[in-house]
Amino acid sequence: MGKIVIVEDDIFLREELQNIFEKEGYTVYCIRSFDHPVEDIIFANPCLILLDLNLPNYSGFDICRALKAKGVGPVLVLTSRDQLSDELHAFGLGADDYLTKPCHPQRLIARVDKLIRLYSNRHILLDAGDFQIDDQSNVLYTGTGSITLSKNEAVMLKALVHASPSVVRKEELFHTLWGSSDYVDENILQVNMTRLRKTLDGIGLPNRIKTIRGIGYQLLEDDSL
Amino acid sequence: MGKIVIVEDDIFLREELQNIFEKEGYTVYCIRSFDHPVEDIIFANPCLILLDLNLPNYSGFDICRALKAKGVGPVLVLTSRDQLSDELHAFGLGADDYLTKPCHPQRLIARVDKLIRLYSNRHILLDAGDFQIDDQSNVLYTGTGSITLSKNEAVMLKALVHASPSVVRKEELFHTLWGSSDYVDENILQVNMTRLRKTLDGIGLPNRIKTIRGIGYQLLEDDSL
DNA sequence: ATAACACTTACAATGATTGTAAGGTTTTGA
DNA sequence: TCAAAACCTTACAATCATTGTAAGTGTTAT
Repeated sequence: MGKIVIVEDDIFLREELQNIFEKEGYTVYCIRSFDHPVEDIIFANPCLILLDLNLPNYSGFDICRALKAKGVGPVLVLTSRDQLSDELHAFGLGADDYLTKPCHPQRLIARVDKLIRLYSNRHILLDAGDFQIDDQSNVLYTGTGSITLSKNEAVMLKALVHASPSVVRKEELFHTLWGSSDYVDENILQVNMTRLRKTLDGIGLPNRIKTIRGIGYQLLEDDSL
Repeated sequence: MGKIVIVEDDIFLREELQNIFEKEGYTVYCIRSFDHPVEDIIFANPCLILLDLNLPNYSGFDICRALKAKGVGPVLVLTSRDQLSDELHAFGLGADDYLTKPCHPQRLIARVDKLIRLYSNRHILLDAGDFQIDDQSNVLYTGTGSITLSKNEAVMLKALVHASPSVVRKEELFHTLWGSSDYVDENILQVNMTRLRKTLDGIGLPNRIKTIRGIGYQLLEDDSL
């Protein structure tokens, strides 16, 4: 399941929160605001950060701002400060929810679940400028529409987008598709490349894959500009 | 900028809310809970719905569920009910935030802005509270993971979520799957329903489709609460 | 011109999805 | 309580999209 980081100095509350979320099935990391709280949190790569504002060494606001600037998220602020100004400040820094202590566990869980779901459903889109690929569902989006790529098509196109504007070598492609990198069956790569090119053609993306003779393939930018 | 729909029967509060959000630059539509609140909201296609729970003709909970099932969102519930059970129920139906009246305008604005930002740039997700379906890619998301549904599974589940909490009649389902509504092959519906139930089981969503004998099927809420 | 490299096409194999058929289980009402 | 109706489940067959194979055609560099 998910990993939650709790930033809280009060030891009793920390234990309590840890218990609550471990019972829910989350993995819980507790961080006290010592040397490098932000770096530690980023390293833990959690699916949610539960952040107290009243910390001894650091300002919770600063941590919140730093986390959001790094694109880590979501951040739920749980604090005893019930001033509206604090709440607005936190939201202004990018906090995603703000709850005041004492807070009923079920309310906390409901909001944590909601936030995690909201964030996790944001798909990772590989962006190639005039088209995007959803990394999970292999749906290809253009300005005018979308189609679902087959597995092989998706693997190849994602490799090309990923390497762009560099060239993807034939051995690499063969390896990511069929495992063994030592032996390369030229033909099956070519067949699958033809198929990918044909589907790209079909949705208004013609001539986007260039053959680098003897080496591999390369994704080209839209040449209509 | 964005368009906000306010569902609120108290005329004074409605005017006040409208003023607040128009000053913020939003276009505001006010809807009173008359004949077809859900249809009216969908037609308006807003970037956020501000929903009161205490409405004369309709239950705010029902409207919330219907909106989330249609993929309209986000929904912020603003209500005078301060019971935790109400809040949890609202979250269970897919509400995205829950504020109790009286509420300071700035707090409201902060949370509305936050929700709109969270929701922008996302796919259309049909929200059933504890799971979501990406309408385009037929990927089903739960708190713990995601799977891609087959075409038939997706069509049926989307119809159920869409109609929730109403019953989907067998003829309707048959029609959306196989075209002709006059003739209904009971068996093939049942087989596909079994398969859908089995896949839902497999990802931790058991017993969510109820058979309404002689009529059709109905999506149930998570009964673990 | 020719040899290496790349492309295309038709066809076969595969695997996931869907449909069929038959028999089992549950519910309803006399 | 029993029988009929409604519903569920299972195994198997058909279908369809995807992928692999084989053979032949085109292109490029020297």
